[in-house]
Amino acid sequence: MKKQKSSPTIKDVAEYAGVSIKTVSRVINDSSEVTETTKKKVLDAIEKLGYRPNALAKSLRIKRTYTIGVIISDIANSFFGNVMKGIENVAIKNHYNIIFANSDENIEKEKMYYQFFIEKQVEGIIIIPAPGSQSYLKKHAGLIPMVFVDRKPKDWDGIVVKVNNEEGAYLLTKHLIEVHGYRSIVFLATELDIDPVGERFEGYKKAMEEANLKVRVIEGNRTIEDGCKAIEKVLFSNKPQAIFGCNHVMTLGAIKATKKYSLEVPRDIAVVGFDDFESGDVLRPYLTAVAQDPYKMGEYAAELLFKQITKNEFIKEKEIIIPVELKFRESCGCLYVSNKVVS
Amino acid sequence: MKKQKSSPTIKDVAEYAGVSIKTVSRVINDSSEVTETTKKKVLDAIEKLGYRPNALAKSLRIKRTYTIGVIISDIANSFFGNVMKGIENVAIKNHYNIIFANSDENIEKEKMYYQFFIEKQVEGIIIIPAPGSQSYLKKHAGLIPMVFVDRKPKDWDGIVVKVNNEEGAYLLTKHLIEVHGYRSIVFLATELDIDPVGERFEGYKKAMEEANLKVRVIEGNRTIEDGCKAIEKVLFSNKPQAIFGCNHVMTLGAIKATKKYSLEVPRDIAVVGFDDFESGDVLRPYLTAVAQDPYKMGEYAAELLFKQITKNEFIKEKEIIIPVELKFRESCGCLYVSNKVVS
DNA sequence: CTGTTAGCGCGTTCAG
DNA sequence: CTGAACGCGCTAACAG
Repeated sequence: MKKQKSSPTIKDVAEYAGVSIKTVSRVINDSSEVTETTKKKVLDAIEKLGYRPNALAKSLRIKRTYTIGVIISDIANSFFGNVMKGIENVAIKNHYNIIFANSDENIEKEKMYYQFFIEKQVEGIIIIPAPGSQSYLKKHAGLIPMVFVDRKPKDWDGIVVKVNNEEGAYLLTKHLIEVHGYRSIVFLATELDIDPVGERFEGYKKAMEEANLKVRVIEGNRTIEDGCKAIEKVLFSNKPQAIFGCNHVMTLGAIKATKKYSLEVPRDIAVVGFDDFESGDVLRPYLTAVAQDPYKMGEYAAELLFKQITKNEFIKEKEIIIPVELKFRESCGCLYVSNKVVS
Repeated sequence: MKKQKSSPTIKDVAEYAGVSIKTVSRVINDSSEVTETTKKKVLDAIEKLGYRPNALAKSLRIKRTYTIGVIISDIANSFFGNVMKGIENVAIKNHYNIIFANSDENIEKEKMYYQFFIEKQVEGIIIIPAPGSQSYLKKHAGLIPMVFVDRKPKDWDGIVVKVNNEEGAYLLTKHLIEVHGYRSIVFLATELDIDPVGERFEGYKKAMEEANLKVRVIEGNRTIEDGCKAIEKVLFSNKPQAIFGCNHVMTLGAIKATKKYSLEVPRDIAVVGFDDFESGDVLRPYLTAVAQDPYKMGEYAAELLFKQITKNEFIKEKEIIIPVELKFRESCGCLYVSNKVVS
């Protein structure tokens, strides 16, 4: 008969050390008020038995899990990977662990994970909301601290850490119009009902309308290939002078389309976008873009969450805006030489 | 006096519905063997009270947490983001949640998270090992199913899902030598004691030595800027004909260095590397690289883990090799036109 | 088909 | 300074 090898409990340690359970508990947690000799005995027993406290039992008892839940809309996207890294950094500083979820931009998956997280007794939740309605949150309103990142939830009034999408897009579009004199500019969107995409469109639209120019949007869906296909169509019938990609994937899609038909950026057509990325400053054309700082966004969001969890603080501001930075490089038509030592 | 608003328990539900605790438990779990009417009463009570089962208490009782732990070495790296996505995909299919950790390539952090995971009673662990020794695992040897990804752990004999780094680097180096006739090729490494980097170096070395060429390595550390600085130094004193970047960051660093001194890739110098990335096929120079499939690696690793967890299967193979794919584009000197419709 | 009772491993009164 | 007993919320015998 094979005896089930189960891990030693605090009781085993107590027996082995010849002390009571409480004493062991003290050594592990308080570490004070215990004689040095008995403390040593207990530590030896723990070592010998390979004892590890059971966090489940402890959490059940003290009603704290030291765990937060994080729902990311797409972890393969390096933008969100950086958000995650920022969150992790402040979580571990607060001695908290993270239960992770990838919603895949699917609201049903997000909802399911939210339920799991509640059942697992997380002490706070950070969400990058998927498109759709977050009204499922109403059921347990105010039950648990939450912070949203990058996008404002829909049908739910929550704290959100984001950038000024409208302003960023407005300024970059204005640059295209005023500095380079472009008059036909296409906005390449993914889905306009994703919060930041819509806001970026609004910024683009505002700049266009102020200059009495015609607004043109194309929805390009999610992948580089999708964006490429969407742009191909406008390259012949009514070729614009510039394309504004709503995120880095769409921007790359647009550039890919120009390459496909041997158009050169920015000579034949300009391409700019939201989101900077690591090769934007290295490969050609050097990308003109609105740069965000996702790592900082993650950190900030986590800090707001822990203010609620550990200090029980009430957060008045509902929207925290992290500044963007405009990177003027060559894909808009500017002259860019900062990479070079000699010209 | 503020009454602590704690969530309702199964007992509250039972009382509200006028049945016993066990009946409620049955409705939640078995869902069988219960009269329709009482079932309805219980469901109503659950709805009314906003009851959510406490997974902690359940786990403590049944000794299963339906949770695995994942330690990623750097989640901001999109390669590992894709690994993570693959893991998540099969985890949720098995109805498992993930506790996430980012080790930041720091072995001490990895070790600390491993301890946390054990205390939180995870049923399995996936690790992308940080450089250093994984000997800390010996303490609780065989306690829990584990799978490693991308890199073999050190001082520990574990199952690892990886690619054939040596062969990939060997074939690409051979291509450089035989097709393009380059004779001076520099290998730009991060840290040679990171398992795959060392293996890639071996592949490069083998190809060089077979052709009686001189092996040259530079260690470039972690960022694009680091790689750039490291390459700058060899651009004047003894300029090589080609550079082999050990990963996509070093490859970009090398290209950045060439740009800085107005060298054109591949006309003045060729640059190739390990790891393909999303803009490698879109921006110039189109990158020649050894492409891995990180998503698949994550999926595979998770599948191996769940074979151990849910089917108690013993995994004989210690090394699972996912095939790589060589992408011959233009940065090596090849003619690349696949992107274009007309030439 | 349903109710009672005893733990899961730990922290914490309340005595000693 | 230490030990026994209880309970966190839930499931699993074992009865009824």
